[in-house]
Amino acid sequence: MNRRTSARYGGPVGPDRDIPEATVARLPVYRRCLLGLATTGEPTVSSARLAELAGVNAAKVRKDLSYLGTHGVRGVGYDVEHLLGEVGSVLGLEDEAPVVIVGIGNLGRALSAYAGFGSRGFPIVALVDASPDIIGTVVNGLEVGDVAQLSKLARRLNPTIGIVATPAEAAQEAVDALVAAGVKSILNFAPAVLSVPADVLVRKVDLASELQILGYYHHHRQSGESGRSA
Amino acid sequence: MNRRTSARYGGPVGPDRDIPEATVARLPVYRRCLLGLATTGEPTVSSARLAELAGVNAAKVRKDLSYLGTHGVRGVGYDVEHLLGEVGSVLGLEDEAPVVIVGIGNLGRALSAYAGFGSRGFPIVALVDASPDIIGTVVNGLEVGDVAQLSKLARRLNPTIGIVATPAEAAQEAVDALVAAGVKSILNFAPAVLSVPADVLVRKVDLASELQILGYYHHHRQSGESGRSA
DNA sequence: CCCTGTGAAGCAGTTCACAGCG
DNA sequence: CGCTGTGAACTGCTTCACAGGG
Repeated sequence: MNRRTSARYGGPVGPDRDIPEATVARLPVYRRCLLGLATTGEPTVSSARLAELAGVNAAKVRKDLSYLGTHGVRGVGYDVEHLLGEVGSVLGLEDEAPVVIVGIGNLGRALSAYAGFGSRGFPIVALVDASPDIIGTVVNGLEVGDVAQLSKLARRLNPTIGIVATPAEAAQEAVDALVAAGVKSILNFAPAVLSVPADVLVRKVDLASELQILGYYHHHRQSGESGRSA
Repeated sequence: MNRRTSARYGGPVGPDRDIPEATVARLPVYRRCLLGLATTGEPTVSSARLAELAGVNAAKVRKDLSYLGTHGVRGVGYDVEHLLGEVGSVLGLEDEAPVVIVGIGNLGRALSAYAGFGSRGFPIVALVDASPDIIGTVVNGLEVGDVAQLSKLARRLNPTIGIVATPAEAAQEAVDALVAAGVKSILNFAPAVLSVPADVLVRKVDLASELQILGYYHHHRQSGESGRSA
């Protein structure tokens, strides 16, 4: 319940208190569902309907939304537009978060063509690599920079998010360069455990692990999993 | 909810009982660390050392490994090679799990060049797409097939894992085709919630959500996160 | 003694169930 | 009277702390 419950923040009390990690992880999914509802012009949505769209259960939706301090209307549901605004604001989507990608191999290239699409607000402002063969080439309209110059680049472009798409061996160097450049939020695609200072947050996307986890459940197939998955 | 805790399986008692989901998700990470130790020739490893490499704490390592029925040696640690074997066997890595990728855009192409590399055991046996422009082209040595022919292809190649790398709009179709082809383990990269029968397991990798989650913690930076992350 | 294996305590997240409001 | 908001129960995971073996 407490994420450092002491919580001595003297600033003005924001619209939201402290939101459980599991809830934060679901907000982007709710947001996507709400965007769909907004385009089809639905004015309101019940927790049951949103739960169905998001692939979770209704109690969870209600509890999650209650952390936002949002108020649905009893007997009716939630106002789609208003809720979209709330969720976006809690996620900090009103200001853009520029992204720099380190490692312009196959994956880095694909990400540079891909990332930020479904969500917007995450413009890719720089691509860097360590290989002289790649530095200087143009990928998706951006010239690939030298990772050694990242701090300099960062002073100009102010990226807030770094994506590590290097091979495992280079991942720690990549993240060190990002940290040195002042990037405090990192998404790591390399199959490696990274060390960072306490004020830097790393999330990982680990393809090899995902395949092995699927392999485990395939191999041990004995009971059905959820009837609906995300 | 319970993963069938009753656990009355009359078959021969395997080397492993029922392993918590959270533990399963960490096994591939331990495995990777163990592979590193094996190549540097370390004969044994303590829970503390393995914990450090894997970015978790030692008690967790010991508890996780205890589910495998593995026995470390008190005062010494775990035998690296033996443990590697155990983990691999629990994950079902002794038999290969052929992979089919649906959706050969930027991401699908990158994955076809990338997947299975760090882990082996996951050969990519087929690429399929819905677009006539892409069907018939050769990508990474494989000719792209028609998703409409997936079931036929599957009879020949017997893929056990499907990767969905289509745009969101096409993802449900893609997964339906996979299910029709008998694929029961699916990794979804599309930003969409998928419906599948109860005996099919879907895991998702959601780039847009990951960026938004990072954005949340960036925006609400007030307390440090873990000093070491994975 | 060092390091494992594990009961027991503690904590986070989920689900239930229902009071209460529009 | 439908649907939200939420206390309370419950489940599963993590962490602690220590007994006990090599």
